Amino acid sequence: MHSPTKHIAESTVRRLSLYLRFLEEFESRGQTTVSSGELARSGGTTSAQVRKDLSFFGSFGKRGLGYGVKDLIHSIREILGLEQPWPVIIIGAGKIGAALAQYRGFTSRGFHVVGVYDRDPAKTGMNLGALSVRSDTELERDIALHKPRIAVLAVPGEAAQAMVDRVVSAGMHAILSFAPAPLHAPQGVTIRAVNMATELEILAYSLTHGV
Amino acid sequence: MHSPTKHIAESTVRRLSLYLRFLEEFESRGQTTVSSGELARSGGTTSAQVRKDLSFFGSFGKRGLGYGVKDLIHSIREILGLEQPWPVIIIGAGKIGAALAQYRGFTSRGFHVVGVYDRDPAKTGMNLGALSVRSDTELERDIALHKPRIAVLAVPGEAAQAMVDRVVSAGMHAILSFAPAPLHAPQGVTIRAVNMATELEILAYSLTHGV
DNA sequence: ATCTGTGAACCGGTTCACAGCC
DNA sequence: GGCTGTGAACCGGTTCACAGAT
Repeated sequence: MHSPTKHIAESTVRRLSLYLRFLEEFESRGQTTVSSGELARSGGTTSAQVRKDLSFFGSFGKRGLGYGVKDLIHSIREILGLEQPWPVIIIGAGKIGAALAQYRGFTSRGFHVVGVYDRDPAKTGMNLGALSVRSDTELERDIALHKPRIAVLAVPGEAAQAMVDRVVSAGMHAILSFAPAPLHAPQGVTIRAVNMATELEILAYSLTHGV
Repeated sequence: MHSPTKHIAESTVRRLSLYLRFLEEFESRGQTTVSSGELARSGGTTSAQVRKDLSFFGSFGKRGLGYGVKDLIHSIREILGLEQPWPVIIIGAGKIGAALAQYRGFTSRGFHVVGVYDRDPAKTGMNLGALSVRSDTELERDIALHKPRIAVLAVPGEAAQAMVDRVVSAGMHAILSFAPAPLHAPQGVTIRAVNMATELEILAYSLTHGV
């Protein structure tokens, strides 16, 4: 089954997400069965890694045969929690926030943007696809009302920690931040931060030091 | 000095980038000296980790005193390769590409966007800040001419691998991809991929499995 | 006394290798 | 024969603990 007793490494979860993509590709090509080796080759890992990753959550394959593509897709979606929809709010309607609000990759996996907020009155009312930007003063009320599960932060670095505190005390437990600032949240709240400057700096390092 | 003999873990480089941010903050507050403990507290690590990270590249501190803020900033910038400017091109002028092209966080650290490209003729000529979108047919010529060092990919998943191949054979060695597709490149080329769907899926997992 | 620099111990994620099933 | 599932070995990043410098 898919309730691991042990703690699961983030890298494992990340790979599951990757496997899922390949499985969907295999499915769209009509392939009904895959081996751990095939999945490994697509994803740039090893077959043992694939088997180990899956074995944390149960036995999904058949020895001598491999994994059923359809079944494994379903199992991984269940493990990741993707069999249910995830309402998402975006906070900050600047360039990045506006782009994210209209990003199709979100919706395709069950993530629905249900609200976009900004503190700048000049931006509220602005249309982004089907949504219009709301004032950040509505945030607490809307969170209580619509119970979004994930907040995406696209606010300036200086405003980020204060906004984390706000959405956390409004009851949210998962935050994806694009703000260029390190953030802290209480136990029980998961924050993931994507820092584009850091990504570029890692590239600069690799260029500077030869590969 | 700052030419490590051993291989350096990516996590180390990522932390150096983080330390740099804090050091700049300390500097702007007029602080002249920091201990590994102070840096650790800001960055959510341990003092031993900070010292170990720095020691890969040399001895920058004074026993009993700590590190000189200014000196350490300089040293880390040198280690990361940030003492020189890094010309960057952005490929794909959709929502994400356009947002990135105007993202201020890039320029502040020596990364200069010198070109934005799209294959859609409707987009070429469009103004993004100081730049206007160019046709992707100019790509090879421009790369040969201006020698950008980093390519940021903001193209659809299906187009991503082909574009990687193009910029690699045009001579580029570092790519930051926002395309939702796993990419492969030959030895000697560094690719970093930011996949927003995966980030959300990791959050969905953590919400599903309780922290 | 304080804080750095670093070998040694530790820990956890990855890889190996093989038993078990088709 | 082919491929999964998994304990054991391995490896590398983190933490510990202490010697050395101020």
